[in-house]
Amino acid sequence: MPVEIRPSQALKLWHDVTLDLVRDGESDLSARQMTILLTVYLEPPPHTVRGLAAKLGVTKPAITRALDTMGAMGIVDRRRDPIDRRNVLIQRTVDGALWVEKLGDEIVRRARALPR
Amino acid sequence: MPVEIRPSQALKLWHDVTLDLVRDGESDLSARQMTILLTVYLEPPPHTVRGLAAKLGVTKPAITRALDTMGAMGIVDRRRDPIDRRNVLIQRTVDGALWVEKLGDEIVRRARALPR
DNA sequence: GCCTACTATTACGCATCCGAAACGAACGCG
DNA sequence: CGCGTTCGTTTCGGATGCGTAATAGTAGGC
Repeated sequence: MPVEIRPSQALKLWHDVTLDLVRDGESDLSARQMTILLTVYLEPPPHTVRGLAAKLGVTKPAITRALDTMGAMGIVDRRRDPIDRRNVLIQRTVDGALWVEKLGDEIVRRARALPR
Repeated sequence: MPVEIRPSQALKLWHDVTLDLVRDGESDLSARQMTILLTVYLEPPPHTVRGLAAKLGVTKPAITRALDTMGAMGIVDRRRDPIDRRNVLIQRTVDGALWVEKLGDEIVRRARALPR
């Protein structure tokens, strides 16, 4: 059974979770970074710069910069593809997995607290 | 009855909707701007710069700048409080209401399409 | 009428991100 | 081998956002 939710509930959910992210302050991920992070952790590997750029509809340098930032945060890692050394494979990290898991729990918590 | 959703579904929902926002490109709202917009459209007025700054845990200039940007986009409006002219009341606009409504429908659509 | 308190905004210096273009490294086909 | 192609990164100039601090306008007690 799919998840049933009304528009007013959906908007409140979005508001509540986004507010949590803003107030925490530590995260400070842009929409692009958020999409990249969730793609890497939800979809099966391998993930490349080119593939992410095509999926998000942005330029490759934008992906490179996002990976720079998130790499410095320790939530993703990069590794050269040993088979085709032109490629860079984006890897998951323990800290990243924890961050994503926390986000998932937060959304669930906020969804449960929604008014009927 | 509250909205029941599992963490894996919640994360996929977040990924799908955020990806839509990134791909559309027009929106390009930061987390702060998103929170401000949803607050203005979901919670009862009046909304002031000071109130929003306190709620989000950021400085007042950050709110002013966000309102500048969103005002230029036509999704919020500002008006001096006629009673206490120090205050600025943030107002909703037709375009903003349409934008928020579209987001709500989009979340609902994506939630319905989630795997069980 | 002052003078303090309070509101929002602007000024400033700094950091970050953007897309386009140029670049270096690696592949692969002839 | 060469040489065109592909991939990711770097460079560039410009745009945008940040927090601190200073500023302009308003309210309200005294």
